[in-house]
Amino acid sequence: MRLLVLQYLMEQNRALSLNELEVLFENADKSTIFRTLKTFQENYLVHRINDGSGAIKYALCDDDCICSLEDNHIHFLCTKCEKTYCLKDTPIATPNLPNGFRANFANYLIEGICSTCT
Amino acid sequence: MRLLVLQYLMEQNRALSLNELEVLFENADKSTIFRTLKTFQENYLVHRINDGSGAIKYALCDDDCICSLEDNHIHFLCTKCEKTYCLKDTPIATPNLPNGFRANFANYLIEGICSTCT
DNA sequence: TAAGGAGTGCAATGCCATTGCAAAGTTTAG
DNA sequence: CTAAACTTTGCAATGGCATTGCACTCCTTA
Repeated sequence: MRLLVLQYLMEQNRALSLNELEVLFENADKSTIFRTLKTFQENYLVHRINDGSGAIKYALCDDDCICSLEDNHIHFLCTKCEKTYCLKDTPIATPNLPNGFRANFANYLIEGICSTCT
Repeated sequence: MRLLVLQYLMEQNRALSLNELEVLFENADKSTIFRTLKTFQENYLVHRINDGSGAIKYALCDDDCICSLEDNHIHFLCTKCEKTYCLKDTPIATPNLPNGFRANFANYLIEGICSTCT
């Protein structure tokens, strides 16, 4: 199962929800896939993205992703097809924070219409 | 109820969850507060913030907030006290998107430790 | 070949958002 | 003043998604 999920994630360039994977691997149970993704997270293979769609999305980490501020790319949620893209070529600078605020993690999410849904 | 909630929101400079308001106004029902906030949203008084904490947060809109890209300030979630701040003095530019991608809404969330929890 | 560990499925739980329905309160027209 | 119409509220139920306990199966290894 882990191999199948990992392979599928590698073939995609976007973030997938647990439910999408459930539908895809219909012979496997929800909880199996959940635990698969959990294992991946614990081993820094995937990171979670909360795109506000109600379902958490999972995407493969980059080689240099440490799942923190360093992994500072934008996620784009298409409100039409509900797909979430990792816009790794569109970096965004970490802004200066007010006094006393310390950042550990950042998540820049943009909602709109993706190129295939236009 | 609407007046009470609105007044309380105006006194805060941060985003509150439904649950926080429930606890605060314990004589009012969950659903009443929920519908109050829903009404506020429909009339562009508050906007919703998904800070990944599991609970949606609600914050008063600025006068010029049209609850879209224009309302492009950063939200800061303190992972210690779980409070969400609107960093209106820390604007962030909307980046250029790849070809064919059109943005309607943006949400920049930073997690870390706030100034009072440091 | 038996024992231990890993992976899986099922069912249950929990949390939060949301809604149907009826009761209570408020406004308005006569 | 009063009844009808509308609004607001509370309670209980529903639904979606994440998560977990438990038992069963499968695989590895001594």
